[in-house]
Amino acid sequence: MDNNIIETKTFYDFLTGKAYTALSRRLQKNFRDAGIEITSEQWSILYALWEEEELTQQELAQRTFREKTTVTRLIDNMERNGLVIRVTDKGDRRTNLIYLTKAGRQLKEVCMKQATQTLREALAGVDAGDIGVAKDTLKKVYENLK
Amino acid sequence: MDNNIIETKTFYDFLTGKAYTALSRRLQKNFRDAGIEITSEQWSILYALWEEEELTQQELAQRTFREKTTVTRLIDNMERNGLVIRVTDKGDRRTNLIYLTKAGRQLKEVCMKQATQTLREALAGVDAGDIGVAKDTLKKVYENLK
DNA sequence: GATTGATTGTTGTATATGCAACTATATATA
DNA sequence: TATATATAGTTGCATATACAACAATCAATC
Repeated sequence: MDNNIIETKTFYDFLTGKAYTALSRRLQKNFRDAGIEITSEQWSILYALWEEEELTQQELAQRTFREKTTVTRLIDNMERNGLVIRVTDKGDRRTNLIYLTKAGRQLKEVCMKQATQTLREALAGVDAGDIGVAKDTLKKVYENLK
Repeated sequence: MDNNIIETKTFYDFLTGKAYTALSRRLQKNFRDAGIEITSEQWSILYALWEEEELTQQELAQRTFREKTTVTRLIDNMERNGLVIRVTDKGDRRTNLIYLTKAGRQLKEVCMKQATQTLREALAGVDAGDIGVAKDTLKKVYENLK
């Protein structure tokens, strides 16, 4: 691999989280401006549940790449805010199945709209082909490190 | 812009922070395995100071794209751990100039080694040209949102 | 069926983050 | 000079994160 490419300032900047911090903050701002009172982290849990409901906390942890303790507390806050509910699995009483509430389910459309808008703002002026390459590279980064 | 490209799952995954979380966690693990007791967030402050010392907290906030309150507490912890010191600017007593301690300065070499190693792990198997495109795209994302 | 080991989730503790409100200091201008 | 405004940093409060230790439950196997 070419050291000169790896060792460029911009990639170290990615390592400091600048791009992701900017994206995450803009997403939360767009949610807030649209009257949606959720954090960008709660969004990632909701996003997983909109794809497939009745997941365990462990499964949510895997799909969002967060620690199970983090998921415990995210679900605590989201349950308190009426977005999801915990239901003990009758077949395996160790596990909680997480369900969306009606309110949580209804957020999907407006949240996805803001998410798409945020990506649009982030990627404004970037060539479509380059977006594809960046997307695949990020996917590979995740696959390499997960 | 092509909606089909923006609205792909992988980019929403980026929006949930999976790639960055994986990268940040691996960086911290590599630091820890190398006996370096700093967080990945403290790394970003150190990285800025290694480039240019005697920055104010405000300047550090800008360069790391963090809130000034976040920088206040990062410096609190780093000062307590003997990595940096605050010195009130004689010319403007509102501002603190942040200096590296000898310990903080000596971390540079070993930290940069781990940072480069982390990028190497993250980008293993990715075409050099694609890395360049991804790098430029992330830079553009940051420029669009900052 | 009892024991052992694995899995799921929670709690304690520490750090990081963001927003709003605040203090202290500097700068502009009336 | 006196007042108003802007800037740098801190603190209060709430949320998110990670690691270690723990409790409850399940599964394997004897």
